[in-house]
Amino acid sequence: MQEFSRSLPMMLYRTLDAVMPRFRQIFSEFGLTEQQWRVLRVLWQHEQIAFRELADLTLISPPSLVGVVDRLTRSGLADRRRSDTDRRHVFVHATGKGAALESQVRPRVDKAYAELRGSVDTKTWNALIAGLEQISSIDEEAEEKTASRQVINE
Amino acid sequence: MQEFSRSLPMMLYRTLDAVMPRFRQIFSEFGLTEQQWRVLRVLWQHEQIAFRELADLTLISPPSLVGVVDRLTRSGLADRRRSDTDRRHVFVHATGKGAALESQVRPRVDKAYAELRGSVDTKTWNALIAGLEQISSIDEEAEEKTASRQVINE
DNA sequence: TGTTAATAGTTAATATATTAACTAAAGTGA
DNA sequence: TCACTTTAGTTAATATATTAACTATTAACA
Repeated sequence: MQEFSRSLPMMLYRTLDAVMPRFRQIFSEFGLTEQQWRVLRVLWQHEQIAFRELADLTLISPPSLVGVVDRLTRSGLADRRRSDTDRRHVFVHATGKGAALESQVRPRVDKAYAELRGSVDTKTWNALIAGLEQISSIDEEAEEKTASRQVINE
Repeated sequence: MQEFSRSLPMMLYRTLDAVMPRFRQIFSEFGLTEQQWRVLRVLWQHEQIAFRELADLTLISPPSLVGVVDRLTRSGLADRRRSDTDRRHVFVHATGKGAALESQVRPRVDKAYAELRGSVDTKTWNALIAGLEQISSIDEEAEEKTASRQVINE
């Protein structure tokens, strides 16, 4: 069983299981889910962003992102805007309330992240990130059409 | 944004997104989901296994595992057995049909895994696995009560 | 031994993930 | 300009994930 237990996918899931609870704990204190946090995290750095680009940056598939944005909208933290030049496009942006959350949540999350980072020696950490980088880009050729998708900005 | 995009959690998710599709493709050819595969993968090596241990080995939480085992049961691939000594315990085991799947699916999955493994140099791969191992065991102290949970075998 | 605390699995409620199908809006070329 | 193809976002159907109850059984102990 050792073999299966130590396979790359299982190690990745195990690592996420070990790392994420501390962050989710913080998110929940602000009534946010992990995905909602990811969306806000991106919105805080873009006046507005194309729906598809938001999906790419948050690693949330479009079908899932629809619901996440819906719930953020209901909570009054984000909103949608239809593009005027191409009505197929949708832009998402944080509301004042959503933007205001940044100063509350980010310090907590950044601190937790720093603690996590500090619990591992730099050499191991860098090797880990480099390895993840390399494997996640293996299929980059196949993904290139996605990457080359036009970036909308109006 | 680079910082967020390259954070450990995002790198872990990105890597899973890059690695899992090839396996899910195979699973789907046999009408299996990723979680169902994980359960079968464990059942193939245990005549029967305690529900909780199955949850630990597959990294599927008990509430989720209930549904996975339900569906495997409906498909005729697995089944439940109540413990006679302690009727709170449940054992899960693969049916003949479920066991027969191993010779069909595993070769395909093992081959795909070997290809994945072969696409990265050994040094990088080992460093990656070691890093994941280290980080996933950071909270091992807190998890120890879980690890020490009694292993049932009747 | 009756009562209370602890366990194992399950159910509930809500949010996501994944794949396929659909709708509206552009883009294309005859 | 009309039929055909693409594209962007959304909906649908089904399977999971996550946290908080709940139920059936045991274990503990006065």
